[in-house]
Amino acid sequence: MSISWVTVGTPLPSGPVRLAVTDLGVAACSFAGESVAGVPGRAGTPDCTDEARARTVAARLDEYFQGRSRTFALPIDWRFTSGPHRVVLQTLLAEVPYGATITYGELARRSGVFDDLAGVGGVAARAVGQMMGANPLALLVPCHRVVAADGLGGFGGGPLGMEIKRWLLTLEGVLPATLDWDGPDAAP
DNA sequence: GCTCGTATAAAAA
DNA sequence: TTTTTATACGAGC
Repeated sequence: MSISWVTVGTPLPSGPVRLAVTDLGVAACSFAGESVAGVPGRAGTPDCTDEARARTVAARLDEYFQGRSRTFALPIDWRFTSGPHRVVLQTLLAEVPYGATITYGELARRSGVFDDLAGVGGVAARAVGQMMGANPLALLVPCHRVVAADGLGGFGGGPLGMEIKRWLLTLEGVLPATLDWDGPDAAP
């Protein structure tokens, strides 16, 4: 088993993304060329040696970013998630389709992982937010569709992360396009 | 190991 | 409307 890193150009404000691809599917994703915590192989790792696999991943992402595809249709390697974390991510993937959003609290409830805490205010919501932030599968699992109860919520990666989230939500039609929104055709 | 900072939400003032 | 308070998890020391 080996991990291959594939760099895929995107119209995102962050530029290209790097994805970790294994025999089982896509295992991780990083935005600004940064490494993903807990995932072997850093940003300096040579790119994928399996060109066929790399092409497939790149093509799928491209279709999504161009708006031609509503899903990535890529297998996901869940090895870097575990326990409740994995359950929440899989719930999100299963329950939230393209163009829809869910709040942190609602996702927590549906995942069933935080049943014991369900009645206690936003406790579970924070845990979910934390999991999203630690999620190595950003993009593959639609973390950007998870929003706060009264607004957009946040996103990892600082200000740049917010740009990415806003961009993705606009792409999916969740947010109205803004004047500075250039659409998928902008950028390299 | 221990401490600190979060991508929240709801109740109270 | 603003403030306060619970929770789990990962990173850093």
